[in-house]
Amino acid sequence: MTITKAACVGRPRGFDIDFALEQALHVFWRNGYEGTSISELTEVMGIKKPSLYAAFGNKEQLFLKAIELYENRPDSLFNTAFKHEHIADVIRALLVGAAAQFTDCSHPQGCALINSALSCNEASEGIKEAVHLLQTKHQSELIDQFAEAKQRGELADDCQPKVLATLIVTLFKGMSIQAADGATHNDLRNVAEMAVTGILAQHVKGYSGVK
Amino acid sequence: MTITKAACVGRPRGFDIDFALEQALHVFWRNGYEGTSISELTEVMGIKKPSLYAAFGNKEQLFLKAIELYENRPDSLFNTAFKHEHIADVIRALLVGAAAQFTDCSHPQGCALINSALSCNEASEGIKEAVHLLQTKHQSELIDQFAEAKQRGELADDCQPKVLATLIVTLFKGMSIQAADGATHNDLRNVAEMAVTGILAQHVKGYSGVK
DNA sequence: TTAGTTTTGTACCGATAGGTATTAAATTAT
DNA sequence: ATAATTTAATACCTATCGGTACAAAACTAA
Repeated sequence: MTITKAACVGRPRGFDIDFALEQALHVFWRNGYEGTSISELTEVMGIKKPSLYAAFGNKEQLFLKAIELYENRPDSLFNTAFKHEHIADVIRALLVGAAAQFTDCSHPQGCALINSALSCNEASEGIKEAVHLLQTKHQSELIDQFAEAKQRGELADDCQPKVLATLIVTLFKGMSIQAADGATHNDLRNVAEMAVTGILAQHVKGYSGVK
Repeated sequence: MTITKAACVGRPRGFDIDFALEQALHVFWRNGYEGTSISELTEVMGIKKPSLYAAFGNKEQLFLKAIELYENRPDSLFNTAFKHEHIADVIRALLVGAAAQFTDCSHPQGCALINSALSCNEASEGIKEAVHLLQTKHQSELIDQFAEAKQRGELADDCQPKVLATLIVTLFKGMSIQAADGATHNDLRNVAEMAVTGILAQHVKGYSGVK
């Protein structure tokens, strides 16, 4: 019957651990893993260093928990885009959605998963690997989507799902950097629309003659 | 008549300053500006710290000189690609050339200008601005190329040079990250070819019916 | 009230960051 | 030879990095 929080004995924690984790995510999102110091984390989380280490372990574990929080957002780009039936709508939702989400000013610019792992020297190899694993998982999901669409007859016969997925990922990474670098929603949406038009015309059956 | 090196009085420098600068460029290229420490620089340059500071000023000035060296390479992507007459060949040379150059194993992977500025917190804002200035210059060169091609009648009437240039830059940045992240030449070439095909079909007159 | 447990804040740890003071060594000019 | 000048190497500077020891404080269980 102890489904909710245990931990009743001892001094109660003086801060909201979920809120603190979200604040930490925002810092990593903005400055990257290496670019974020424990001091900046404690400052924005509103706690002192020993509290941070007691609650989250160390910097690496805190980062992984923050990224886990990011990945499990309900409005995740992949989750929403994959709800469309036709692959053309999926592709459009992915790229146009990325343009919108990467420049949403209610949080740092760009994709947290992409941007936070950019500044990782060999000292934090574990972080790099963990992020790379998640990115590979996402790329696999894209490949699966395109392979299934091809079987459904929605994609051209000469379309290579893996290459198309890599192209999308490449655009994601480029757009994420551009966003972090100050690009506006307009900038990225124009790029996304242009890319979508080209991809659909080239690979999606029934779109090549639209123009 | 002293066109060549002055500096004859005093103890002669014990290392090749051009070679040392090239070594420094490679470290920044691989690890980024913030990810590179003076210790790593002196080690790979084969000199001690005071020699580095005497010859190059400080870390920031050393970085700027290294980037200047990178920008002035004779085999620069832009310089070679812009030699083509038709815009279709320029676009193909840019993207396919980037795929090749970003994965050339005779130097660190990716684009030095893009990758080295990824890890720049607010402490090194000057570096970020300097790199951003160079990137803006390159983007302007792209826009000019496309605008001229449009005037020559090589591009579709509804093609927006600025958006197309931003799309190319977005692909560059994405490919640069992918390369630094371990993508192979094959991976990036496939992506580049697919992007080129889509762009040419969409914007270059005389290509839309090829497929 | 007391014992046990957990969190809190201060103060500290060794390592490394970028950068420099200082002196010895190597050269040219006189 | 000697003075002037420049580079070289050692050793050091302050600041910050990630991380922790320790004791006071705040709670529950007995």
